[in-house]
Amino acid sequence: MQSAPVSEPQGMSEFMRDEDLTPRQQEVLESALALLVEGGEKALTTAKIASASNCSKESLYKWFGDRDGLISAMMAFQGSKVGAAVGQEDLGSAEAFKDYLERFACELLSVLAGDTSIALNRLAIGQASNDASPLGPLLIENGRGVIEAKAVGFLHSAEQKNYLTFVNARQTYHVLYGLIVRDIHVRLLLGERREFVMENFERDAQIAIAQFYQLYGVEE
Amino acid sequence: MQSAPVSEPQGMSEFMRDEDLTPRQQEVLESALALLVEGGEKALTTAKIASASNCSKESLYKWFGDRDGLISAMMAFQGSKVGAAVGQEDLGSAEAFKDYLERFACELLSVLAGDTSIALNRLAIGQASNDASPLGPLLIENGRGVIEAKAVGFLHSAEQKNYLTFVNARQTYHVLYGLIVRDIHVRLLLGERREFVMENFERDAQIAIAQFYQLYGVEE
DNA sequence: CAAGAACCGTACCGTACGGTACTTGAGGAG
DNA sequence: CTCCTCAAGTACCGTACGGTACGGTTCTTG
Repeated sequence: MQSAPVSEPQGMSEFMRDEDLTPRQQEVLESALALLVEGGEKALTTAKIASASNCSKESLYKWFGDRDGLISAMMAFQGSKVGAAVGQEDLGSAEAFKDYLERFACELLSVLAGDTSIALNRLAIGQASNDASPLGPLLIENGRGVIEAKAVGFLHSAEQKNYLTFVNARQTYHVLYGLIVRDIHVRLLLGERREFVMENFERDAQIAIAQFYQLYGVEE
Repeated sequence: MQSAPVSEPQGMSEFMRDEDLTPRQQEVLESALALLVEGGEKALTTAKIASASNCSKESLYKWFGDRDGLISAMMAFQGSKVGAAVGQEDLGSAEAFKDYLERFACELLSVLAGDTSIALNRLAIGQASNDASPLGPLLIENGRGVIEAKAVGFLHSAEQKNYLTFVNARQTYHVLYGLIVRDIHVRLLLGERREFVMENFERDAQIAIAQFYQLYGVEE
């Protein structure tokens, strides 16, 4: 197994492209994520990470610099997996696009309610009071950002195909987000039981999309 | 100065009505809240609380049992102040009610974006991974709950006066909430700058209410 | 095989925090 | 004045965690 380039091995928590990660390091990040999902930030100690992934603390510090660097690497690593989560859009017809929007809504709720997403958001929010913490921006960019970019893209296309009508794709996406997510995300973050907050996945998504069309749909 | 009833002074973190708090204890909670707003959970150590409020750690433990009890008391204490924040509703006419809805939207955003609210939500979310932590439910009940109860009330009244039309007041409130708040709350919790997330307070509120009427307003 | 690097496991160190005990001083009641 | 209660201030204790150092083992490379 080849190691990471020796040019900047230690300490540099600034940049950490996934390509720089050896399989071994990815294993470590994976088990660290599992640990975080299981027990929250309190369970995310360097000793426990090392023990859970059968690696030495010394290696952790060599690879990731310090604890914050390791957590940042976890965020970036997980974020790299979110990109392809939302399926390919289908703008073939107005009906197909509406169906896709409903699937997008379900997918969005699934992602936000996922164990790993919840755990990482909790971690970043817990640290957000520290101005120097890069976790919040990192999460916004890696999670929210990619989804928003994709959504703005297909909204724009839909508007050009005259499936929808609006002036600002970004603002329109924010309305769509609000109709779909409401206060579900925050309540999940606060610890409310998933089955209590989100009884009825697809139906809520359908209602949200119907309301979205009531606001931005084209007249027949 | 009379002290709290000696019947259950120590350890009992379960219940802590505000009436049981002496002025001195309220001072302590106030400075603890200031400390939390200032530096986040990391700054909320028992030593710092004691020093900031010029009281002894021993008194803290006598009054609040332990650190968690003190934090719970902070939540309840702050929650008791939120109740009267939202002004009295005005259902005198359809126009007056719509104006009130816009003020309600602004008020909701102001509360959610407030320093203390943000700090307490971050604290509760940071602890939410611990199943035994009562902070999440406490915050939901004391903050979100009272606002939701009030809103459901005046939505119901508005529907009976034929200002609006819907079937379920609670679901309708969740839509209203989504249109107003969107992802603003989470982004603030993640540390995004307030002026960046909420450029244009009242205008966004007006748009949200207009869209709400587009969904639930009565036809003229 | 020999030399070297990578890395695991563990022991170790300093610090910071939650919680406790003790001393001092300020009122209040008799 | 004397005793008693309360609380401030400080010193203290145990623990847990971040970070480092070291010995031993495996793997690669020539």
